[in-house]
Amino acid sequence: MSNGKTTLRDVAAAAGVSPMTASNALHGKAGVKQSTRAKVLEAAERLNYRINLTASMLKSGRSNIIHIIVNEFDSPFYSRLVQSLANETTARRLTPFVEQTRYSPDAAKQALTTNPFSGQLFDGEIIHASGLGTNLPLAKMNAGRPLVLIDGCEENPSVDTVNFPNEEGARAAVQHLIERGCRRIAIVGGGYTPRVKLAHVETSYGLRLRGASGALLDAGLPYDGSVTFNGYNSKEGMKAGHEIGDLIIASYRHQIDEPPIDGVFCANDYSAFGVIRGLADHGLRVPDDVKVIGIDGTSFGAYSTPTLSTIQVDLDQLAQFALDMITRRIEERMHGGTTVAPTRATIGYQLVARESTEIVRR
Amino acid sequence: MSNGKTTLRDVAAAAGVSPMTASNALHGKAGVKQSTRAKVLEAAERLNYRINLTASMLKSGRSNIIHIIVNEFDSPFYSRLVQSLANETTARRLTPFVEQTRYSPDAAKQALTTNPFSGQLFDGEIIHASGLGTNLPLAKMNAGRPLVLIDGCEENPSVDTVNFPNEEGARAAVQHLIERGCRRIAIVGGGYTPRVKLAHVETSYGLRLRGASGALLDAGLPYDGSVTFNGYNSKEGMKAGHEIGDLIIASYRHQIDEPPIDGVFCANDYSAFGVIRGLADHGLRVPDDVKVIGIDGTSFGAYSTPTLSTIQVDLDQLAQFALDMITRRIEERMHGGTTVAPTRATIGYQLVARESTEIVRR
DNA sequence: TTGAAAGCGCTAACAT
DNA sequence: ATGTTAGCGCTTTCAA
Repeated sequence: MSNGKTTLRDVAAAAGVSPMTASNALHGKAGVKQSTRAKVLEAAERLNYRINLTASMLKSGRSNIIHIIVNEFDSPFYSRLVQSLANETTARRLTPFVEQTRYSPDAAKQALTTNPFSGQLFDGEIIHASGLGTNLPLAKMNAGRPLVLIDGCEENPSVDTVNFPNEEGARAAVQHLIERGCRRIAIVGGGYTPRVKLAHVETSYGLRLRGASGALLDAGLPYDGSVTFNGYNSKEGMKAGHEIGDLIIASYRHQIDEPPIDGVFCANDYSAFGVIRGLADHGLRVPDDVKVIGIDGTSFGAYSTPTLSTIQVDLDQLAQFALDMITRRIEERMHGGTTVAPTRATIGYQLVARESTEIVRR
Repeated sequence: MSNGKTTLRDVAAAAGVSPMTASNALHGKAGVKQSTRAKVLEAAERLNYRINLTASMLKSGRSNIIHIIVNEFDSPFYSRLVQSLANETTARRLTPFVEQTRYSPDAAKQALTTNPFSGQLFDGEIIHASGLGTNLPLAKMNAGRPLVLIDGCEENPSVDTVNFPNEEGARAAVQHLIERGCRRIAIVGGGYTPRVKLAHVETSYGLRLRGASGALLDAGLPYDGSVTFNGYNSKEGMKAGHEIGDLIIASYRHQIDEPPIDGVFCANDYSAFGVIRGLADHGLRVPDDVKVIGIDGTSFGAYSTPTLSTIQVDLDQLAQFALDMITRRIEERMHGGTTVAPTRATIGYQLVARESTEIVRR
């Protein structure tokens, strides 16, 4: 016991066995007599022994730590994502190590490459970060180490990927607005992209735009630069709400019958709250004057005023898929197995209709 | 280079120096010739060398990792807290390792005691977790390892502690309601505790209650079981909102002049959103019918409808204080210095008045 | 069923 | 300014 810390040696000595036997006993390995194991466990307990993981890792090359990389902690969406991933990681007796890139592609790249923890301390990595779109860099960056990409949106993924139901979800959201009677539907998110350019998009917003615009065109409704607005978070969403509000107020003034906008699809919930706020600043009410739907399904939408209709994505399923993939790769790696081609999965979603898209009798 | 991984040996060999010189060169230690350092760095770059942290930790006993323990990731408050702590940790060239206890005191205890990472892998720990109130266990649990407690609320802290302005903030919030004309103020949080029992409370809510009730009594307003409600999150807050709404509606029916409740102080923002939602379910409007104020200052209050008045606490300052304390303890420990008595600090706050407490002309 | 030897990759301490 | 030695605490391998 050097330096006040009990080592395996101490435990072994106290139990009257070799360090190796003590190690095996503590790890519950087969081939240790019951009585011997009992002695060892007792000694460990008595001496308050705790394994030194650095030593264990150094020798075994495994840490059971999964590196989870996201853009930031403090957003309703990411905090929920991290929660799901961390819970599922823990459930599988692995340890989650969460890191944020703060939306810097450099930081994300660094997290995977120059960061000395990566690949040495971590058994695998799960990443959801912006600016990592393209194919080649990723596979190379991780140099064959177990890696799962969240919402990579690649057509031909080079690594295991779990995608959000971007296109399907956005389509369902817009169809819902149409069913609720909307005829002039705005899209708030990353602005306008013509349909032809959406054919092979590989970004989350691009896919959402494809789904949303598809639903509009299928219903014979307009999709062009006049119905798209910028707004990816609450702050920007509020600005979009102001712009939309300006249009509506102007139409009132000119006594135009058809409202210029009567429904809004927001590329995420966070932005939707901002839009509602922005409309409220102009005295416009949701759903009375304009209906609003988001996508993501952050828990907050159930308690806001009005409560928010949204596309709820199944983040627990996402976490399960991601951990299935990563553990499979880790196993594969341990047993030097054959490398299987990258897998892809898309998680489920559910339309949750709440007050913000209710039909209001006038 | 065994197993495809470049080791320090490889770099040293390639640069034509000893491993020790290579190590010193890579770490920028003094006493290495410029030309030698250059050779080493070039070799490391070329061979794509990355230090093996497990080995380094094992030998040096330092990891530069700070363990951050919180109740959960997915709450507006905790995600913001973690963000601040993680940013500040990174800014000091340390690595944050975030863990959630999911509100289980056992998990918190385990994170500090039986978790093998603790004290072996981590240089220090910062914890904000429920169920860790009492003095003795904590100091013991961490067995002298650097530890900082967030919002421990102890009268005589046994470890370094950074507290929230619980009492002062709650007092300011209630005084604000009074200034805005409220005369029947409800407190939504953890229920009722008589004043005498609040004299030596050591919990966050207890202190908030002391501040709030103090402000009420000082103004000659009632503080008793009839003005306190349970509601610590949005869901419970919504229920409290329903209860308060019931009271108000009943008073309308009985044509009572004085409203039974005209202001609500919520023990956190999250709960405040729920209260507003609950009141809305009864057709009651904020601030028109009831004024509401929260405490914490989560960013969301700026975009909600109505925007939420709150006590904004300075989480960046909290992170600074906490890291000052922990790095001081780590240094102290390295240099075997004298153990200084536990420090305590309370962070600042700011009253942010928004729509939810605006005076409405009828 | 148990133990002895060897070494993971690095760095503190001590030479040179 | 550079190199040598030793060993952190554990586990893999092989022998008993």
